[in-house]
Amino acid sequence: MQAFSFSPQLTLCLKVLKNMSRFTNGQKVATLKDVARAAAVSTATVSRCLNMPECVGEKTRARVLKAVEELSYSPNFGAQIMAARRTNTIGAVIPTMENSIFAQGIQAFQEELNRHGFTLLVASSSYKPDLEAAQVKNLIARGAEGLLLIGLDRDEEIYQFISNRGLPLVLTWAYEADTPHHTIGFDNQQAMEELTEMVIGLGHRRIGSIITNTTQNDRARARLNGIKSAMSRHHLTSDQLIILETPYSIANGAKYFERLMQQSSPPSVVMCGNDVLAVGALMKAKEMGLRVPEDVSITGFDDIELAKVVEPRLTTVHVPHGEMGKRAAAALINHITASKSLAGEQLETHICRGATLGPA
Amino acid sequence: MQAFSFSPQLTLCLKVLKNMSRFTNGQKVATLKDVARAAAVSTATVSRCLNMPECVGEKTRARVLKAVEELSYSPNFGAQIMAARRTNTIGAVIPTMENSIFAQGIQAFQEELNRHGFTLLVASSSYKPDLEAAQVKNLIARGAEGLLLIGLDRDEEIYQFISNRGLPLVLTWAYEADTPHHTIGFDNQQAMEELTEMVIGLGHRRIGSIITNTTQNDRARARLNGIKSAMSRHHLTSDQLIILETPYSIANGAKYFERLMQQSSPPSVVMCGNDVLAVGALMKAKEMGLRVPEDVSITGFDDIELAKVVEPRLTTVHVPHGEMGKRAAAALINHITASKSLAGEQLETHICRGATLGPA
DNA sequence: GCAAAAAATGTAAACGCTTACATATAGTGT
DNA sequence: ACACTATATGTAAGCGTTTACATTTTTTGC
Repeated sequence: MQAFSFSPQLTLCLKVLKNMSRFTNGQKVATLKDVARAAAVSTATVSRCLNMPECVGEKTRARVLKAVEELSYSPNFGAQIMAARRTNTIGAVIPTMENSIFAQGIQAFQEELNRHGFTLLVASSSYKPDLEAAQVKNLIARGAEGLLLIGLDRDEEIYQFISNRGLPLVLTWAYEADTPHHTIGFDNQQAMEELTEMVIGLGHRRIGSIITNTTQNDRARARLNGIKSAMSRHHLTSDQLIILETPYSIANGAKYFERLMQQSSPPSVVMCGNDVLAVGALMKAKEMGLRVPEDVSITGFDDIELAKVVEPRLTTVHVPHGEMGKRAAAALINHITASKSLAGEQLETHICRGATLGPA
Repeated sequence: MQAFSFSPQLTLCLKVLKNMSRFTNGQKVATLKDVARAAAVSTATVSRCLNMPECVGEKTRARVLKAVEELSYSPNFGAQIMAARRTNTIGAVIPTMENSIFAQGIQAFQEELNRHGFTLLVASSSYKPDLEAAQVKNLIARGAEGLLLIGLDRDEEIYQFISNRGLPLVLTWAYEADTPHHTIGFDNQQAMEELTEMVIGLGHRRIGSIITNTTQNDRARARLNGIKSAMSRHHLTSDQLIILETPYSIANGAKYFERLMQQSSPPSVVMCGNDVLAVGALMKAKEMGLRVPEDVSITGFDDIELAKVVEPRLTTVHVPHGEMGKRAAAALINHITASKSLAGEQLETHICRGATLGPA
């Protein structure tokens, strides 16, 4: 990347100097040994005092704790990992923190984890597979003893990596019965199928769909399949379904909704792969002067906060975010602390009928 | 907590057994040494191969990389921290992940950090001071080389702890000139003052305010002070301002809005401490059959996604989330890699006029 | 082809903690 | 007061990396 380059050896040297300077700020951080010296005990006692206080004498404990306080001591996590080989840490990689699709579930996951003394490390992949892989390795390197990932679609290589390391893995936001992995979630396809049944039942025949790219996203694919299978059950042909793929965002929802409605014969209902897109669509509908649901119906998926505050309230599929996070946490904890083997768990969704869906 | 307890020694023993079993799953993880053996080189070469590839021969490198791949090797972060004493990790503690107030800023922070090869570790404190302190220590123990915290209000003890460890600290979501800390953000008070000026200019004289508890939240306090100072400038007395304090949530916004409107002489405008509360208030207003802004005006703060999708669009204070995150990241990186000293930076806000604010 | 310089690799000493084991000290029943 | 047990503390050996320094191999200029 650089226009000219030094010899490797010189580069090395420069690197060293740089690091030196970074640590030549004179700061020296207190270690166990320092605390031990200050409290006039051995390092073992200090360690015990911190990790199993009931095993150390009362007076000694007081002395040690005082030294800890005074020296602003905080254990070096790296050293702890190495010596104790346990971290009480769980890692999770979610596609995005930006919109709140995953926030609620992750919050519940974290709370349950904390209740059992585990810490959650969260990383986000921006929906990029290679970034996800990197983040997984990062979390593992940081001592994660278990992992939570979203959905099923990813390189076999990552699965292999995780299994090679012997780490428990839970997949969520999806449920699939016949997979070697442990999925704790709901059936995306079936949920969308039910919603589509309702839509068709209301007389809609021409359906537009705005959804995330389905090639690398099993949830989106399942949801789309749900639409398709309900349609074919009602003998609706594929030319009655117009599919537009785009990344999740309100802006994209708006953009593609407009595109959908500018068609020569626009759909009577727009089924979005998720609430964020649906809200975008709804905003644009208002902007275009279309009445919802009189002129066009709109549906979402996920039932996030956003869906509840728009007017009219969105018709969407309610997902048990909190329960899902909690169950995932419990499964991981049980595996780690009680060697219980992991198992998939299917949770139920239900349609949340808002006023954005009306008869055709 | 347990009904009966074992002797310390026995407890110890049980603990050990438990840990054993946890690691007696037979899994052995490949180490540097294993890779070195497999590639028939020394551990030093493997390490160099991974960290400074240009310093090692091409053929050797290929051989090592192959072994790394085959063994699913991933460096042990703990050992790395210890040996290299650098982690390229920055820690951030935010009050909550639940609603999206901080999401956008943190996302930008993370992206800027990643562009420079740093990793972000995020933890959330649920607005609880002691949890924040614990999370700070946790992040430091995990090797954070710099920290981002929200706002200024916290125990001196934490500041002392961080400074004792010699870590750079940036405070954000607020800007204050005369503080020993480095704040990169905006002037909450001034922003709210401007908004209040506008409100008063529209003829409002009776103001209701729903805001987070101000005793432990400097941003909320500053915002409230903004309202007060604008009011006193216009000779409005304190009995014209009704303040209700509550944690942030849509539900609470709704609840306290109702309470406010049930007063004998309800305010003509409700100024909320943040968009989440404001959206809750707006929903409740509709539910109560009140027209906004004809019957009552509502304002928010932050200009998050939620504010943009409700109808009518919220009048709020736009905050430069992305810019703030980016600047904070840049400041920290400059300090760490180039020893540039930290400095506060003030960013500008502006009022985003939506249709929820009208004349009294 | 040769000495000298450059590049590639190896050796081994930290890094800060936990914990098995050894030892010292206090508590018990006789 | 005694042997014995239970409790409290100390000693020292790792844990898996990085990196200064030493050594070997390759390249270079003549």
